[in-house]
Amino acid sequence: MASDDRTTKARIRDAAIEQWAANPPNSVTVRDIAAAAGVSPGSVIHHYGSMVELRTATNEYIAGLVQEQKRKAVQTSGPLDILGSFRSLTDLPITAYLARAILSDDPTVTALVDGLVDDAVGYLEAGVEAGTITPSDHPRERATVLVLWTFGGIVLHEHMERLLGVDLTDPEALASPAAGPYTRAAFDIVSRGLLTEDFARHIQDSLDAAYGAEPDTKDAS
Amino acid sequence: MASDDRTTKARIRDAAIEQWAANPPNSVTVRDIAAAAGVSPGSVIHHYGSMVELRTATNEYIAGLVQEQKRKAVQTSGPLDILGSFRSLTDLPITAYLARAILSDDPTVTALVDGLVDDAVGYLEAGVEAGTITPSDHPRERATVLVLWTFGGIVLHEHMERLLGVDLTDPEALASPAAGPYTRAAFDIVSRGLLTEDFARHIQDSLDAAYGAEPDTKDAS
DNA sequence: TGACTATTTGAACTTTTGTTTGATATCGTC
DNA sequence: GACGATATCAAACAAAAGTTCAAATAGTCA
Repeated sequence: MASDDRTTKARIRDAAIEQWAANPPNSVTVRDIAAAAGVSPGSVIHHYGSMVELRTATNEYIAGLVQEQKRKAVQTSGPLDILGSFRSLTDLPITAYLARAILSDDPTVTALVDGLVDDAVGYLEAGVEAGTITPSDHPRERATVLVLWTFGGIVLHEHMERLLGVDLTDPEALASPAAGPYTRAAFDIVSRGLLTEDFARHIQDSLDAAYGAEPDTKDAS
Repeated sequence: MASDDRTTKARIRDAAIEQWAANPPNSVTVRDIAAAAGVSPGSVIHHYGSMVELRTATNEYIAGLVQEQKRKAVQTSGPLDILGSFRSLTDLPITAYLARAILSDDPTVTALVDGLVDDAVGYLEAGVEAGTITPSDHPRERATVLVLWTFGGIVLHEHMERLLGVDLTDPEALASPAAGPYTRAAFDIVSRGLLTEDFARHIQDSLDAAYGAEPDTKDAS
């Protein structure tokens, strides 16, 4: 009964986001979205022109939400909480949507990923200055791998849930005790690392032998 | 001219693997596979019954290859080289195939992932005993996150390549100097970690406060 | 009120895709 | 050398999905 004050176009957009968040990309049809939004298939096309245009529209909308969240929550969270940018301004399943969208080559999406990496570089840099983060010879590369690993874990959230019982896609779950196994393990890796000092030195030597001792990392641009 | 001694059925299977490795899952059609194998669409169905049966056949075949590789290369590589199991027995694009297949919920695939996690648990355990790996209070959880992060990076290989210039899907590239940026960054994270000792202790306290101090990790099965 | 515009619908159209089918060729075996 | 089974193909079929379209409805403003 509570009237829905969203415009039809907005309702279609939200329904599309929910569908694409919950189902594999190519299994979602215009008819599905239309049904979820309570309109006819023709209406979807009328408002967005085509399926791919609807897709880019939702991508841009989500990217905008992430952007907005970033602005509002500057520095609320530490560098380990790279995914904090996705926390709900709305009750749209942003994380689940992105877990699938990140596999497309849509320029909006790649721009969003690039932005996350840039942010991570900044956060880590700030952490180094604050003495909370260890310095690195390859700060950007380290940030990149950190972001893509973390995001990769989200993309594989179904495996993560099967194996650890945590759905990284569900904001509620992440804030609950259920997230413990994941959070503790991630912290384990990211705090002290896995390797003993001796072994780390050994590997370091191997890497230097393989790739050259001290690659020039200053301003690689 | 060089005669192809593979049976037609095998040629179809290999062509299917190559197609599914190189293209998004639902964009690959029977006709594509048939063309790549040099046969008619009808022949594909004749040999495999249906598209989904062909899919499970290729999944099982790849899983078998990985299994075989695991047996042959026991302990050749350290725990950081979890993906070593994929190295070419054949010139089929195993890694690229898995990077897409891991997103399906095919039981063969989930079993393969579970196996990789089990292996990682074992490798890490062995490393701890050998003094190369630091012990953990949550060994299985740590191994799980490590495997899924690493694999996640492969799933996101296109982003990785755009940002670091390495195609984690290409065995040649991984063995070449081009892999340097990724390997060094991954080593960075996995060796000493990111956090300074003070900050790590601080976070540890937060985690204990949030999830309870020392969860019982002995035999959680 | 009355015209003009925008919205919405549901059916129809087109293309794509997996599968079926019947005919033809090929191969192994007696 | 003939026969049965298997392999292969090309064409045809049916279902699904994106899109078009003409008609009906609602809304707006002179």
